[in-house]
Amino acid sequence: VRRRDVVTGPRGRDALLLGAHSVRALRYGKQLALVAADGRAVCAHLGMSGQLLWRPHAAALAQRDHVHVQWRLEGGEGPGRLVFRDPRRFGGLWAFPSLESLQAARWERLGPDALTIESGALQAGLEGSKRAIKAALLDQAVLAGVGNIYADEALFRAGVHPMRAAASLRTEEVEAIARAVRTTLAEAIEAGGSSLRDYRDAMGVAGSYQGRHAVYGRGGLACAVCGRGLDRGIVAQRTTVWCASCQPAKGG
DNA sequence: CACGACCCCTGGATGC
DNA sequence: TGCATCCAGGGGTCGT
Repeated sequence: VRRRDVVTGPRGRDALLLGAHSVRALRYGKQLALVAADGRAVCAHLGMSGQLLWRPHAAALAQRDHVHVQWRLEGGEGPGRLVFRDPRRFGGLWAFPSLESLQAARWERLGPDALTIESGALQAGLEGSKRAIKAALLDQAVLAGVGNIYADEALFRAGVHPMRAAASLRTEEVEAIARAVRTTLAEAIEAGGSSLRDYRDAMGVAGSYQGRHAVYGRGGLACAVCGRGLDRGIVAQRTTVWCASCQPAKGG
């Protein structure tokens, strides 16, 4: 551990899975859990610029390059290091004695997972909410796993304007959003994710879905469906791009 | 209670 | 070339 402040939880020698003989990984929303066979668990969140990288032993990263935590590993992939680096430090690691305590502390208040979201569950999360549908989609307590890129992409695919009030959406529109979230994320994962700058998979490979974004990052450019210039604004303090004709403000 | 504003941090792009 | 400014994938906290 190079930077203690990126790690939350017990400070003991065995807190971060030291000495574990096997580790499995699971995910909920944007968060990862590494769970040792003896029960110890570490939660990881990459934030905006975080990376979890596998480095073969010979190619250890330079000391300074925002590498905050490294695990030396032996076995399956051969000797090497699992590295957590995060220039902006919006991400982090959280250590727990068990998966159950990790889930209770960090996952219990999250909404349903976005990869498998069903319209009924989404509808329930939107009930009575006057805020913009995009703000609701970004709220991890409503839906776990969607961020600024995929909120815009899914709303475009669903044909729903990002500023529509969440509770004002018709059943068919909520169904369309749930479907759009699932298919957009499935396609993005298939493409290895969106690498705008920092994101890499564990082997250091960039994703390619950024090349297929319909609206994110394309404000002012032509809508690929109708040709109209894409609008750009701020919703929930985040840059938001939409097509005013494919995503009508009044709902259609 | 639900929501928006603000803040955390580094670095790349842009403009002067 | 150098400096200032703006912006970025997230989310916790605080005030309204």
